[in-house]
Amino acid sequence: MIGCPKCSEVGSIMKAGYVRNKQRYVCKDCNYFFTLSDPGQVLPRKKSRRHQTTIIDIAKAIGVSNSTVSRALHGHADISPETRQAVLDMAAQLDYQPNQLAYNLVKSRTNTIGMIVPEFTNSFFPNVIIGAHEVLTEAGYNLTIMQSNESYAVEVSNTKAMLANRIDGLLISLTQETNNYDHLKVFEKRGIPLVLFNRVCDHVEAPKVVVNDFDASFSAVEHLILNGYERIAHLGGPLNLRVSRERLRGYRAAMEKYGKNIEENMIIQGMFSQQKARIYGKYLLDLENRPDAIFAVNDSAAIEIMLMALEKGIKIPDQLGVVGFSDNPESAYIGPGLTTIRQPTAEIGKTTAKWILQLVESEEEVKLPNETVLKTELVVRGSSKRNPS
Amino acid sequence: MIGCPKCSEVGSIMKAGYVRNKQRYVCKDCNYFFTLSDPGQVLPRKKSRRHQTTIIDIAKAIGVSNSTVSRALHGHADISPETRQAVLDMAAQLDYQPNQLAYNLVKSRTNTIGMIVPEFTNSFFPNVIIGAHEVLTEAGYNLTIMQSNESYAVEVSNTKAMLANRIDGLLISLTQETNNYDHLKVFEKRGIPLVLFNRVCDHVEAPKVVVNDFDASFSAVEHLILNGYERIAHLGGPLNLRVSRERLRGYRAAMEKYGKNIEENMIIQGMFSQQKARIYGKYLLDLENRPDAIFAVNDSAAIEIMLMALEKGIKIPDQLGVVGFSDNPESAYIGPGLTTIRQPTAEIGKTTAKWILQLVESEEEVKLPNETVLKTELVVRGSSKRNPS
DNA sequence: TTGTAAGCGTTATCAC
DNA sequence: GTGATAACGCTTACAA
Repeated sequence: MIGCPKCSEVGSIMKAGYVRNKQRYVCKDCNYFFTLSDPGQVLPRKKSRRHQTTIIDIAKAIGVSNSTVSRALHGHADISPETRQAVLDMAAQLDYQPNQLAYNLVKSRTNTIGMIVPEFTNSFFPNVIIGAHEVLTEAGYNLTIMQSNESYAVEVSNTKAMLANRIDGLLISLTQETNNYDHLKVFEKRGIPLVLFNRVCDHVEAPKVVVNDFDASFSAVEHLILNGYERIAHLGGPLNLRVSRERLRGYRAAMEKYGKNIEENMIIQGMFSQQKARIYGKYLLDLENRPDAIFAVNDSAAIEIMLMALEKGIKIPDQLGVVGFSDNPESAYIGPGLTTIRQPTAEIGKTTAKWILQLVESEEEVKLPNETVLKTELVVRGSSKRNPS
Repeated sequence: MIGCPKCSEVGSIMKAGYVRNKQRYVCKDCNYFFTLSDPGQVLPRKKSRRHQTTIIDIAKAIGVSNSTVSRALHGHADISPETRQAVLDMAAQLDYQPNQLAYNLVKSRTNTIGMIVPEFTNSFFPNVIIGAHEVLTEAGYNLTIMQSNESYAVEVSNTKAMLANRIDGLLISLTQETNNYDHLKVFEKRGIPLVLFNRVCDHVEAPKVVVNDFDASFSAVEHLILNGYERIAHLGGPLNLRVSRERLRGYRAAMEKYGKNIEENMIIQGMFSQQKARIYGKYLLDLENRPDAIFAVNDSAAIEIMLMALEKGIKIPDQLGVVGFSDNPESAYIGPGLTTIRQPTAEIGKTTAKWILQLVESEEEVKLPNETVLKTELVVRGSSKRNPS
């Protein structure tokens, strides 16, 4: 055991090359370089306070090798009960905490699933996270969450960080800006499983978890029609997202089925944001011949419209029917209640998590990409109920 | 260059001990062990598809050492522009992605801040996360979030996982069950900075970020009194949490200041949960001589009470005043609107993040534990407004 | 300016 | 049942 000639520290002495064929050492504690011209010249003093106890410390303390310690710690077979107990005791005594970093490095896996969501402000993604978290935790995985903030650039940098941190799998819902998918292809190339949910795209070979946007949208518009609304506007999302396209498609299908005239100037597709919702809403409500109902792509937009209608003295549901999408917490309580589509958020999270686990844990055999479509539910409230039915 | 005698693979050959004083190898691709009795016997075939490119691959490819590559990649000084460019080009060509795990291991830091929250269902914690996330991302840190689910056991296991993963600092809001703080003391002992927020405790030496619960509570109750309510009940949280104690204290202080009689049977302290809120709410509303106002510890509880009052035909605010705490999204819209205390959620997140950054980045010098008290705001809505004022 | 080699804390293989 | 030792991928002090 070597001690530092300057500070007498032991335990922070490291080899540092050779000087005239002699081993040279450095004390990491006081940064002093020396050779051992006179071995055993100094006495050990105390442990560095910065040092975290490692399996080697345990090994030294009870006089076994680090491999023995490792085995004991992991409950491997072929180890004598006494040795194991000694190791365990010493580990507790030295307050040993395994270093997951080293473990991950040698195992080339991290037991961590990454998740990238575009935003956090609505209740949708937090609820998805709750579901995913539950399943992953149960299976012994960690969940690392990043937020792309609806920015493509941030999303790309998030995926880079995930890659660098060697997550075992990625769950992602794309931003409304995302049109290029190279950053996702990297995952395919590296064999890192990927599951898309909610905001999916068609250009990536990976399981996708979505809801039946088309049907949901269809039933929402049908519901409006059955309540006597004729001139229904659609306030949609950006068309590069499949959710937006599907919801638009459902709208058109319902209108066509019931022989309603679709006025193209009453269909607006745009980015998700409160500001945009207000601008588009104002446009629709200020139209000379304004619609008698609006189906919005999400509740936030629908709520903006309801508030605006209130300001303008337009009566809901008599003069204007409104339907949203997602069932935010406030939707049940606003005005006469907002009719909306409830998404099974927790189940979306659980399903994506189950998918990723299956992919991560399947040995080499990558399953064929698949798509899970979960069911939504039309929640009828006052904002659209003109028929006493 | 050695190839596997069985599958001809090169690049996945690793040394594997000795056999009769001869170096033994293993092919990681086909798991075949062999020695080199006849060197150069097999020809290289192709790279393993599993292999991730490392700095060594780059080094080999352009004929320099790995240290040179490392330096080039990190833009160190003292490297010739040509070499650097060659390294950068080759890195791009080989699609090199740095291994953060290895980096972290050698640097003993992860650039990751951990955050443990008790729940996710209310908007409070998601909003705090948004704030913290923003500041940390800005500063180049990752944020790993875990959810303790209001369970002490889960919280302890979460802190263990955080420790194992060697986060650089921890942000934590305690569960309502937490009464023992040994799992936090470990962080102190290891010199890992810690910041408590919202659900803090007094037994840990660490910066705390809270709101002025006492004042907020005082002003809420005062507001009720000024609106002519006399017999005000308090539906509080578990008393081991300081938030609960402070809100109770504020309630008492306001009642005393205005000479109101405090009826102890109208003060209930209990766990946060929808079920409990219903049970306690029912108890209060069914009292023979029921209170004419209720100040609840959070909006979820207040909303349960409002719904129950509606069922029972108790008029709000005429027969019952209600005030909550936190300003959930739905609170603005429920019934006549719920009067509540708005907390600066994003700022709470930002402040905790700034604290932890300061602690993490301060060299050795640990600042004295401090407490930041952020201001709340009384949001008056219909549920408590009996005075026309 | 570049190369050499030790070290970060583990796991796992093989020898004994 | 236990001990050596290579390996995981990287940084860095020192030598060249």
